[in-house]
Amino acid sequence: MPELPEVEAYRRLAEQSALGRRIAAVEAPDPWFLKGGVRACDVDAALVGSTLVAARRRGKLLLLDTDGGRTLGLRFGMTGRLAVDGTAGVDQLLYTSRRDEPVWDRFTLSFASGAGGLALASEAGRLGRLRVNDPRRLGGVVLDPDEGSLGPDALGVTPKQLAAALGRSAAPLKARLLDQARLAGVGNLMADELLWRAGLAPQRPAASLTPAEARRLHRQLRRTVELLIDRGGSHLGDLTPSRLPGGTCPRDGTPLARATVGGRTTWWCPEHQR
DNA sequence: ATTGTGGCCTGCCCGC
DNA sequence: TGCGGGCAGGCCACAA
Repeated sequence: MPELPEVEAYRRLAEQSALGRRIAAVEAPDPWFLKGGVRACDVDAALVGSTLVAARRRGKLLLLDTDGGRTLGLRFGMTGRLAVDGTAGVDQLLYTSRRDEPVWDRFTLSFASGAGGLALASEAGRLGRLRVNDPRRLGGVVLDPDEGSLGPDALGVTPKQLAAALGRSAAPLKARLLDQARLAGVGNLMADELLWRAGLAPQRPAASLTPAEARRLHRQLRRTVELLIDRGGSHLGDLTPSRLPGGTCPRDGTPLARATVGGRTTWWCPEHQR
């Protein structure tokens, strides 16, 4: 599902193929998908006529800046995909359909130029557009999102920032890693992969890590994020294929344990994750 | 403030 | 073959 690695792929796609293009029209057929009390006409007024000038990301939030000063924030939930013209941001997502149904296009920007131009857009299908296709409608669109409500991005987080994110909390380590206000970008699959690599049990109190364990966690966080960006998906870790009934630890063969931690289904190795 | 829970969304898959 | 129930998790509202 879209965690940091997928959204980074979306960001790169937008940066590569949507920057410099002028927004000619906005289609927002689903009011539910517009967050913060924003209406379709508000999005129209904010974006139409302006040009995309930057594609940024903070955690799982994609930020598209315009030369009009407004910023479009895109969230992808668990099943949201980004496509520009005919190109999808990622090959596939776990837990969602592989189909790309037009009715699942919850938000679309039509560009004035490029990829055939607006006049050809209807004939050329999806050219000249940036689309959010989301079967389950768990994503959403925000205007000028409050970036300060998110913690530091998990890609490039410093040991000090990670320590601050964990704080002196007695909450489970995994719950703290998933808390986007403290550390932005880690989702359920990446959290399990990361803790498996770091050899830390997900239900450990966040503040109980020794200095050596904290260093291990930081190193594995950086490595895991970079690895999954390279592989192109949060589900492409080494643990993921074993996260199912009967699954065993790829490292030592121990049957994996399963429980709900931090409100999410959690798989871990009871042997080497302590 | 901190932490946990439940609900929302809906496609898909399993078992009958 | 159709159908019902359970499942997936990001996010938010809400409660203790």
